[in-house]
Amino acid sequence: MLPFLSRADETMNANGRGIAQARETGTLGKLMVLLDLVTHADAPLRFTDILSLAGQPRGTLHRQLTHLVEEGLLELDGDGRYAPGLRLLDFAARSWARNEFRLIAEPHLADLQQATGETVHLGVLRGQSIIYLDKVEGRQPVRMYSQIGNASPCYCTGVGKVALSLLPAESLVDLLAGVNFTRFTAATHASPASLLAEIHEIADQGYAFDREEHEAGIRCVAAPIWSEDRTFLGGVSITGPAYRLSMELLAQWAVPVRQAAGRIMEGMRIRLGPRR
Amino acid sequence: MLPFLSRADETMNANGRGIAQARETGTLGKLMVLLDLVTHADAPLRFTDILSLAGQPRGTLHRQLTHLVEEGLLELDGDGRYAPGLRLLDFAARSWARNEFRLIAEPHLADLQQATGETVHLGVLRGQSIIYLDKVEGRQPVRMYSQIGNASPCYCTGVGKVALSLLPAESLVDLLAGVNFTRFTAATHASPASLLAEIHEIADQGYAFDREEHEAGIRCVAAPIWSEDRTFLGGVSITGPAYRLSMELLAQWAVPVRQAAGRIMEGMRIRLGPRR
DNA sequence: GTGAATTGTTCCATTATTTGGAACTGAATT
DNA sequence: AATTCAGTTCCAAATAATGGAACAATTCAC
Repeated sequence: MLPFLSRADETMNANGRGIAQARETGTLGKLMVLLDLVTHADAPLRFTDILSLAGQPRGTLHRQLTHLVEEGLLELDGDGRYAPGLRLLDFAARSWARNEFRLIAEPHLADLQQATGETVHLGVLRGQSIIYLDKVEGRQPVRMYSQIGNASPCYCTGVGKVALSLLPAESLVDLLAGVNFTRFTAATHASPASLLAEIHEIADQGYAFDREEHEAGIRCVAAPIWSEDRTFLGGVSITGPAYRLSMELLAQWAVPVRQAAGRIMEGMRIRLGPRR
Repeated sequence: MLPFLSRADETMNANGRGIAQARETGTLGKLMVLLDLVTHADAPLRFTDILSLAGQPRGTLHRQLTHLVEEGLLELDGDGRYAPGLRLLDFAARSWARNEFRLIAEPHLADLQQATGETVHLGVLRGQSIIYLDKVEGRQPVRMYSQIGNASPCYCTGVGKVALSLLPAESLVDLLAGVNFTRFTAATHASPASLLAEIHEIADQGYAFDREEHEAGIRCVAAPIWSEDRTFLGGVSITGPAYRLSMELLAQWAVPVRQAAGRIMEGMRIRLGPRR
């Protein structure tokens, strides 16, 4: 297994809940915070652990957890440890299998993988995170869920940066205001200032690199996919180890990546155009 | 792609929501019903579609859907169509990656796949459904989420039947009372009566076959995994096309399948035993 | 292009659910 | 046996959800 596939999730915790638009009020909102807590934990949590993390009164928390367990969103084992519920898998399997964007992109991702021999990703922006919707790899059978579904920061990934480059100025400012700039490697942007400079450049050239910014030794080149009104829909990227992907090679691959993105856009227009 | 991998999900709809313990009351319960409706639909639903399916007052439904969208559990596109939200993928990726049972079973599933050359599954019982937690396949790269996370009926799958065979009599009766016996093939049990007879046999011999009961042309042999007190934890199975897997071969494979199940039980005892 | 029908959204007094402090049980520790 | 800690239950008060009706915005028919 290549090193970048076994990427540990600890880095993910820095995200907090960067996916939802943050609505921690209302019955559902509060329950989702709990679900986030448990799913983001490195190990199953005891009642008391959650109590200290959630800062809710004991009685309240207990009932909330009971409800989540009753719905299959959490599971409570015999030792009183709460883990994510498997019903989530069923939901996810369905949302993935029927996702129109992914279905349209799929053949083009496969073509791009064939052309370059490296790993290809499809990602979308949700909140401040990039969620990988699909991944096409060459050699080894993919350990599913290994990357798909994972949320990564937008400020240090290729897909993330092309996403930001298409955002209207004010949305960009709003989004970055909520980002916690964790320094994953020496190359990670440490502040909005340096990031913004690169974003403008990316907006001009139409593609972005990840120069080992999220993980040492891993590079990528990404291109955006947008709708008629230039709204960002998602991004395609080619990812691989730095020893194999020189910056020169990556720069050459900007062309096929953008072509693949273009074909996906074409597919979206054919499929969705008439209805809009 | 082998035919049984592209199994369409229409059959799944017969399940209804067979996963949760049915708690359609309470704020969360009502919202989960909606989430189920949308995720089980064959295509994205409009507001009015959901209105007729959910049988809620317009105002109420509208607010509920708004909340689900705000939390990222549903997505509303420009055409007013509701689709499952991608935040579910993030939740699922985490619950899968850290699932202890799956992590313990993984190497033994791989061994079994190597030994037989056929597809190996790991499934657990949730409500009246079997949820596939893992899948190890030989040749082609697995299209992830293709089977993993999918819920299948318990009365016509190998893993499902070994699950039932370990249930205490009354639990079994309760569970079957809620099952809607859909006839998928000519071999599918059409009533609890014939199923119960086979269940007793399975309890005695310690393994179960699926004789093309869920899908024509697909057979499997499965063995149960249980904890110290003989509680069913999950099942391992070898699945493949009937033309390659004669019933004789399948009967021989009952041995390695049970061995794999045994090794997983051993792993569970080592990992979890001390803590209990 | 106008009017009618359908679809989607907002409002607010009523109703139902959640809240959270406190009291309670049970197990582990000293 | 006494004490602490983890987990559960209870119920008046606070909060959020409900749903009917009025209001917009589309779509459709003519």
